[in-house]
Amino acid sequence: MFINPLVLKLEQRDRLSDDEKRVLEGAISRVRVVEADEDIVHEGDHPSESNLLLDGFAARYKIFSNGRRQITAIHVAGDFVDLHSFLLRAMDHGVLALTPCRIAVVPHTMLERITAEHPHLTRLLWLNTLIDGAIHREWLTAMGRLSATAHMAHFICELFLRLDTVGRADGDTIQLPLTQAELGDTLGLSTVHVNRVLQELRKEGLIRWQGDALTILDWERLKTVGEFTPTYLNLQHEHR
Amino acid sequence: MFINPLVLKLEQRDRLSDDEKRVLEGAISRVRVVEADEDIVHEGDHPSESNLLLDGFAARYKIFSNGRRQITAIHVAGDFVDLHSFLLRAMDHGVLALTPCRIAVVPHTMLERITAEHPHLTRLLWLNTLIDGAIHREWLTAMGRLSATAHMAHFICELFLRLDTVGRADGDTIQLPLTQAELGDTLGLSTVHVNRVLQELRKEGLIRWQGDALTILDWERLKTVGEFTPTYLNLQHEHR
DNA sequence: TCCGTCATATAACATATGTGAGTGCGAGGC
DNA sequence: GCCTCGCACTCACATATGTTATATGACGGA
Repeated sequence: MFINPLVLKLEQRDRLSDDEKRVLEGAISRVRVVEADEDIVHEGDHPSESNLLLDGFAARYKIFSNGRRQITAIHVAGDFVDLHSFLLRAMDHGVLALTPCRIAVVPHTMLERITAEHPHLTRLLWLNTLIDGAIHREWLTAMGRLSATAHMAHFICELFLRLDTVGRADGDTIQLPLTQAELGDTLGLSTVHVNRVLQELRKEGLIRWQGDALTILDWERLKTVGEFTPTYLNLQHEHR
Repeated sequence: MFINPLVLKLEQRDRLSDDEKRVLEGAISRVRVVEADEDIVHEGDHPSESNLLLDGFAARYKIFSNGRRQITAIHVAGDFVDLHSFLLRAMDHGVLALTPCRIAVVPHTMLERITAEHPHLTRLLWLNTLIDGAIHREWLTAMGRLSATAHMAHFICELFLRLDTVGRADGDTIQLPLTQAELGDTLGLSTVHVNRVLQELRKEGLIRWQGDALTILDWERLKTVGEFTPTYLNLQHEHR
């Protein structure tokens, strides 16, 4: 019930038995709420539990001494924001709530038990972290080789698709509550340039972005501009 | 014997039992050699085995239609270059041999058996892919928020450390057989700018780079310039 | 021995993106 | 009803990095 978004996500990649769904449900020790602009996990922590996002938006980020910040991932409902801390132990980055977040807490002892008793479920959790990695690689190529405009288009395509697959798209519109400063920290741009790039995408008739509501006006051209192909999101249903 | 580099690497992160070492040894179906500039795995493949690098250098890369290329990872001895294909199934990028590579081949059926029978070993393999992810995140922040010079310094620090931990550093010198074009594709720079940046690091007395031999002349200042802290490489020995 | 190839190195010039400063608007607090 | 404050937006200007072209030397093949 609570963790529906995760089950939904995993079931797009492989079949889950009823038993496995029950185990996932049972792995949750409690549900908590984190306010916007608060850390869900701090850099340097050695957490003993992982956080599954039920609702809201979160970002993984690193901060430099001079205050510059880079966001390395945006998370939406159904994402495990720090599943990797189960094995990595020390958090090498922080996780920030961009909006109020409802979070299911999964103790690492439960994850350890799953790895001991449920190989198939273990592989699916592993898969989850592998998809994170695939997204990181895609972001790397976008940062390295796309223009700022193309990068932004690519980012918008990805977020739309990811929200759509967990049922959070309404037609061609999604709620994407990111400020332009946050977008800049995500794409590695200054806020000024983020603004320029958004103007351009709007002027070209590709998107509309009013408040948090982002509407894709021309999906085909947006994909072309962003050189976006969604294979890396691994949305195929396969036996894993 | 053959897979020593992997055992070496895993043992830096956690204790391996003799049984586990034996299982890892036995997972290898054969050893093959790939020539320089040949693909180890092609983008789009659905491999049924994964490749463990015993010797040589390899790169994961994506290519755009217009020929631009981005390298998303550099792999050295002891790295599993495509362990993720076990669960991701389709390769969303290619893996290229930068030098002649000696490779241990591990069938996915063996990996599946390990996940079924050896939970601790499974966690360590999972950990391996998580460290890949941590490196990706670090590269993202370096690309997004460091100057070209700092980025290069950071990259050099990382590669030195990674080679050192598998016994491939000779004092302050490593063999790093990357062309400036390949460096550009790795850091998201033009070859011209790669050259400028290397000149600068040399002029500052931070490195010497002659042929493949890269010597770090001033480790402290290089780390400072590259804002390098190695926590993300997870070199601590912990129970996982 | 000569020739093509590939990598490094430079130069002159073009441009995408950053910087610093400032405006205006809307939401929320008191 | 006024006052912040955050956020989107603009402008003028600075600069890091890309582009195109060329020179040079090392190397291997014919």
